[in-house]
Amino acid sequence: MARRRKDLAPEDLLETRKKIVATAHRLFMELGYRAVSTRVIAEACGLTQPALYHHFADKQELYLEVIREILAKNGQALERIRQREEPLEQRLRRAAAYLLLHAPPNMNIMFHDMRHELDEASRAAVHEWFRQGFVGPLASLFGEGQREGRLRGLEEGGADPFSSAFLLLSISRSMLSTDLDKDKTGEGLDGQREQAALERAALIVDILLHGMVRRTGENAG
Amino acid sequence: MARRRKDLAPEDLLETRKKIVATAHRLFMELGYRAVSTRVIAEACGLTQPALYHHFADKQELYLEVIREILAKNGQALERIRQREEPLEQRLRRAAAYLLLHAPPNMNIMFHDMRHELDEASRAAVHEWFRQGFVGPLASLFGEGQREGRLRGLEEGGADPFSSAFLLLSISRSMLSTDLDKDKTGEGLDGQREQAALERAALIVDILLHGMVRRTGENAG
DNA sequence: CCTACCGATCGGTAGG
DNA sequence: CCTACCGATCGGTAGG
Repeated sequence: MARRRKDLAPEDLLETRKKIVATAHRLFMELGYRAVSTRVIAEACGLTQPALYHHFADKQELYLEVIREILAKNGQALERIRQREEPLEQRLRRAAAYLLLHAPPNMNIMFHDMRHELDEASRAAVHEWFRQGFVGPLASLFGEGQREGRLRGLEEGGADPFSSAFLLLSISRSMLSTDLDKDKTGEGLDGQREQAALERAALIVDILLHGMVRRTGENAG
Repeated sequence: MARRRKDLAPEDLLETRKKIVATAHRLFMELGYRAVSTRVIAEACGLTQPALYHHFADKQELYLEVIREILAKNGQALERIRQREEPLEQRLRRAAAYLLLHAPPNMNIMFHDMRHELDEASRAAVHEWFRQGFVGPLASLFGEGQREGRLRGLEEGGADPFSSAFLLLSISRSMLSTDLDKDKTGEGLDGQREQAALERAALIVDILLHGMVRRTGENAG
């Protein structure tokens, strides 16, 4: 016979928690911390607002869980790309394509919320997740390129690996446009989105590595 | 004898309005639209909250005035840089330095607020101010470079002038760091800030034009 | 997991 | 330009 609501199994509790996190993820990333009320989150999950406080101590803790999940997932994917046995430029293209498709489209909102809505301890934690988990793999790629002499080092007018990683991140975000938008979630369009992202990524990496200046003579390509 | 409060001169009205706009400018750009209450703005001006509604119909209209002023001022400065009789690269460096020092440090917050807090008509207006007034002069610089054959055109793997302008904008914002922060407003430090911005701008434009790849042979710098 | 409720704060209005 | 006030909404708690 069906379980009464009172004695929920632990799996159901976990299911509810996952649903809350997924819903909060979607809303926080689209609208920002302040613009998303706990009531809206709860109702989108089929719950009343006080029920959220059974799973999370407060709104900030739910937000932190969302951020942690995003940064961990992105960081792991970028680390897998870094470890591929492919030329540096190809891995950079894959990383850029991944960022176009899967990174939070409005990462600056995330930073803004971190700065103004989190207490000092949480802010420090997120900063560490971001720097190590997320930017780390990208910075390693650029560091590798510099050590192998492919990329300009600091003494040759280049940027340090972390700044380079930020640069790739910013450029990718600035090159996001509607044709890569997640909302166009038609089944067969996923392949098209990925194809478009790969082409965009190739352009981004080409400009980042070789610049906008027109090449004359042997360097043209 | 002193004027009674009841019959304020038009100049005083204008002064108060200017003060409101300047205060709102500072707060909106730092904290975003929603996070700044009309009460906080009013009290920072030495007024009560309902007094704001004598100068602006509602909060959104005040926000629009702030945005309009920022984009117009930035756009005019960039247009003056574009018209200078200097090599393209030098003008790009000046533009990047200007963006580092004077552009809204959190332009993505501005975009986010536009998207989610303004009605359709206002959003369209701001979009036009941004595209024509602000990005226009930058795009013209890149268009000039492409016409003169200095920069890669679309058919050579380059980006169109507007995308190029966005790129310069994003890179400049991603290269903002604390040593260029406006809050360090010590008198004699203004020169240092400008010097630091010019150096940063040179690095930005160098990477944007020539890329991160290490040059071997005659192209080395 | 719910109902019922708290104090605080929001943007905006009435009326002078 | 002020005092006084409105309805709506916020994050969070009490108690079951």
